Amino acid sequence: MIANVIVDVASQNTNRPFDYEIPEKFEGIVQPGVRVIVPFGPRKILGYVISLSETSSFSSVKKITDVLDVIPTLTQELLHLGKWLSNYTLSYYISCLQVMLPQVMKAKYRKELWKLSDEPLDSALDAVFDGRGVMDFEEFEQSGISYHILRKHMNEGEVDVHYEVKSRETKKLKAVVAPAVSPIDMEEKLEDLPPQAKKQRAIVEYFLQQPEPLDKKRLLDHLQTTPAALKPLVEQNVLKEYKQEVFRDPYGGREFKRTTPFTLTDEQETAIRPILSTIEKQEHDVFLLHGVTGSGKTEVYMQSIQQVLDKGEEAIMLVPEIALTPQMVERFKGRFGSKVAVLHSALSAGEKYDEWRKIQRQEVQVVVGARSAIFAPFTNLGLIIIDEEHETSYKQEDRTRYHARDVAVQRAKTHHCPVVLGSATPSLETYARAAKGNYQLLTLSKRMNEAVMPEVELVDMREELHSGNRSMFSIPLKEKIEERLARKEQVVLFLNRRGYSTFVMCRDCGHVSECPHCDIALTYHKRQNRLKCHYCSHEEPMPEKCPECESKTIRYFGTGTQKVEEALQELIPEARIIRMDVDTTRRKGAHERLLTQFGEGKADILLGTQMIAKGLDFGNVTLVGVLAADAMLNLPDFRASEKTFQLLTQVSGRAGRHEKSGEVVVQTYTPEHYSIELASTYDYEQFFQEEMKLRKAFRYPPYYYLTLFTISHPNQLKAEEATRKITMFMQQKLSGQAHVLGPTPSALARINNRYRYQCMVKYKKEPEQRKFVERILHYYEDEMKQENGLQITVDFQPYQLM
DNA sequence: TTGGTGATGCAC
DNA sequence: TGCATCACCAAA
Repeated sequence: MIANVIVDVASQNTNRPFDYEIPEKFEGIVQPGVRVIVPFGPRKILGYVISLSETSSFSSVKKITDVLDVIPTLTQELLHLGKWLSNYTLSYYISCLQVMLPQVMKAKYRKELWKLSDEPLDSALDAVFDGRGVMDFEEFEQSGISYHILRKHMNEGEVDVHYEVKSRETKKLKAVVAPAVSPIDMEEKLEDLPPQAKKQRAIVEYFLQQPEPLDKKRLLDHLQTTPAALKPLVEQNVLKEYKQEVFRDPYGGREFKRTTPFTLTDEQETAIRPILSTIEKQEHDVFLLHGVTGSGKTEVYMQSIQQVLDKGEEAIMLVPEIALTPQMVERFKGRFGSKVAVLHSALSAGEKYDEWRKIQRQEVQVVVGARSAIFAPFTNLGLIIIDEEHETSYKQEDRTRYHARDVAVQRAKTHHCPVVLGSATPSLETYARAAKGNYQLLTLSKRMNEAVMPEVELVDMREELHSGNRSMFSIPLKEKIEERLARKEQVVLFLNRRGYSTFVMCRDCGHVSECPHCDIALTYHKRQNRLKCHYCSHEEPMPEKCPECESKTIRYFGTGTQKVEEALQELIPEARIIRMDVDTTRRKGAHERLLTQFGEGKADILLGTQMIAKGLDFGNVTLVGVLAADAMLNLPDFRASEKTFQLLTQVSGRAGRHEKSGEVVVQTYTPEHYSIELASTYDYEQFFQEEMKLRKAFRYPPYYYLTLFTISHPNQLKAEEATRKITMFMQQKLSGQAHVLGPTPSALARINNRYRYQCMVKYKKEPEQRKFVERILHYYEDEMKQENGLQITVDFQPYQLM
């Protein structure tokens, strides 16, 4: 039998299966999806068996060296999905297979030098061996001994270079103690024990009562003793001690309050019915659950999942990374108990691996996780849910540039099951599809418990400035914060850190310099003191005064959380503030700890970035402040308005979720901007209409699809030249309907001393496009291999345009 | 991607 | 001529 193997070498020439003979001892074990170690050239590497065949067209096949799995790591479905993913993202098959698995399952390679004879070698070499038989090859390289000497010894058969493939997987073990002899022998032993050996007696007595193996630590704790008492018993073979694998449980030792399904409101009932019937009929369909914040989307998800579980099938629920708050986990663990696995980036590599294996062993039926959880190795998927569907974290922005939504639909098609996309502020793409009838639209327009959306007050910061307030806190916001402090209520203050010092605005009239061709804020380039558009090649000098009102207060913008915290403390000295940003939450568990503190009322104000915009549910929060609503609005991104609207809506949803009603203060320099104005009245529909007009006029999604080439090279001219060629090639090959823009310097014009240029394709339908892109990549293959050569990345449907 | 191979160039 | 470095190519 022959195994067709995808090897762990990401390159153009190896992006196809290699044939290996299956040695007799591995017959029946080697099957599609199993990881194997195979000889490849002079070394040994990891590979994935994708299929078996009777014969090979290749004349001299080598044998599989070793097999790493008993159960296949990848299911047949995931192998196919990987193939699809590699076509869809134009990346190597091996990269796609790796992206579906936990990090620890990637191989670790070691190159070693082995000494084979006892004879003395070259004295310098012997000195490095220092009496050992094996050393890391790196040690040899660092010793500076010439390869000549090595070669000579190798020819003599005295040393050899050895390649090791190691799995990074580590299994956590715990010590277990169990009786090694029969109860009768134990009783005998008990009598033999000297009377002063009280602790030993206690241990033996314990096992006489209950002979089951027991965790060593628990045994010692239970009997209030130490390993010293256990040791003689093990040595005399009365008891035995051995290691047993335990699954790391990130939520171990925690009690989750069981919850039962709520009675659905009429609206929820109407929304869930089509989902349930699709699950029942085993059909594929995509639903958009459009529900205002606090409308009980989660309950609809959970009851849909329940239906899937009742049928004996499994469900995946994706949530954005930052929304995977303990509160969310609690709700799922509370409802589904041990049927749930949780996968997100805050888990350690080992924890992720163990959660993943729970899925693989079919020990759980529900996965709640971030983007990559979409690859959960379930075999009977009955439902996929993507919560906060509009979140950009569902798009992977490196190597295998996939969108979890697309993968979800792909998997759901194979499993004949529905996909539910949920959001209070759906992405325009999704809402447009729902409006066209491609997706089924389900709406929840009312908050639960008859709560109303909090009142939003827009504060015009230009007026604040005119009245002499130069601080970042408006008078109304300051007053309202003080009011809450007096009432012992809590405040959430939100600051966008994105958009730091990049856009230019007039502090007097709010005028923002925009590109005349793109309706996008210009980016300020400090070095040349010029404004540039990041989509087309437009640029202009940084204005001395506002072109609109001639004021001289025009300048670039940006503020960090730390500065805000200091200013706030100065403004309201008695306030107890918790700051949450990348700096304060870097440490493991810090995120959760800070939130718990806030929840327990140990602080009055929670100040933070994006990460506090989602999922928080604290009843005592009655005021939410947005410090700079414009910050995001002026990013060089055609989705800037959409993101602003989404963010303001999400943040507003944090206030007044329970009995106490909430209030929101939004500070802005452009209160008249449609995305800010419409967010303040929670008018999604109107916002959608407005934004769609612009998208249409400027040929952006959902009217057009985008393909973004980013080309970089240490030499600016080279980068630009290659981009120009690519642009021209695409222009030539694509139909007249496509718009090919470029070459344009990237918004991040230089990273790591590489100059970056872009080419953007806007198109409606170009079925041949991938072929042309492949030709480009093939054409530049050689130049891309060089270390300091060209680098070309292609992103189909990019989210990150920088 | 890695490592062996043959070509090339430099110092003696 | 000997040795180091480099570009190239194959990997089952």
